Amino acid sequence: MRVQLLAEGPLDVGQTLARYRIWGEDPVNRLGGARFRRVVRVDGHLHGYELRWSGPPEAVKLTLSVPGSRSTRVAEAALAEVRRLLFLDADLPAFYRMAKGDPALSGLITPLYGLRPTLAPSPFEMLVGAISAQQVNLAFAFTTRGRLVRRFGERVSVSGQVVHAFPLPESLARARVRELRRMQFSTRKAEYIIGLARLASSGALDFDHLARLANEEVIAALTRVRGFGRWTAEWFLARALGRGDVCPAGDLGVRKCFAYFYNRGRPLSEKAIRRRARQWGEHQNLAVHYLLAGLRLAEERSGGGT
DNA sequence: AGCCAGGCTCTCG
DNA sequence: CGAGAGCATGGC
Repeated sequence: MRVQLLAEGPLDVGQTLARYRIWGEDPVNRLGGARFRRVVRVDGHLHGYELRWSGPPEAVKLTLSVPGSRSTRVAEAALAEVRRLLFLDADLPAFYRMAKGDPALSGLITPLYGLRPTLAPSPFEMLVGAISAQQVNLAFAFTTRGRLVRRFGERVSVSGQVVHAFPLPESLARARVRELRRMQFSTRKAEYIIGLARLASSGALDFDHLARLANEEVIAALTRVRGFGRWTAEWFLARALGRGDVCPAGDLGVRKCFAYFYNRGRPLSEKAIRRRARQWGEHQNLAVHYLLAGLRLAEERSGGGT
């Protein structure tokens, strides 16, 4: 099965998906050679799919293929996942109109033109990734998460390459703390992950319900769960629910961005960050991602950075 | 050796 | 409540 699709508004697929290789190799999101491979689950069956793209950001042509499947439902599921991964619903033109009036964002429109924040395919996947990234550098977070999905995620061959499906909550719910410890998760993170998996598989944590709540209610609900603080909850809003009016102001990377772009390198308080971000209204999520990517560009240019 | 890395929990005032 | 200490884990 093969489907073509067009993006509404500019889209730079390479920059958007770069996230999956900046900090290491991702066994779940395979990026390389101008193609992207992943696995989608439909009625309990796994299907590998492959995405290719061509053309300039204003007129990208996307080609999605699901080798070995003739099912329309499978194609639609893969399509829906790709729409999320590339955040095709984001309103970039509106964001750029706002960004033009901002001293830092205005300079990032051209170099990052078409960049979109990737949305997580599932809330569970996003939260496991977030736990991995709590308080450790992102390269290390990527490594531990990679070990986890290699061990617990099913393997699928997609046009000759092995791709892992992200593990189901039911699978991680049966994991042992000891085993996760051997993957270099801290004891606490191992407990958080297994605890989350149990809540998700039992239905005690209802993601469909969460998705209908207001931002502050989502934060309140998530931070009641052991292992989830405000940082995790705000990134959840941004990267799992795709909420526009969110700024994870406590995030170390975000704080570095605001210091660099708005305060000559000197730290800004979380409160000051939120005050500034609030003026961006529905565009905060996009703005934050542009600042993060913009800072990486600046670090690359100055020769440092990881 | 000691600080850093895209936090969280728990305790106290 | 809000600040602060304590806590894990590995990389450099």
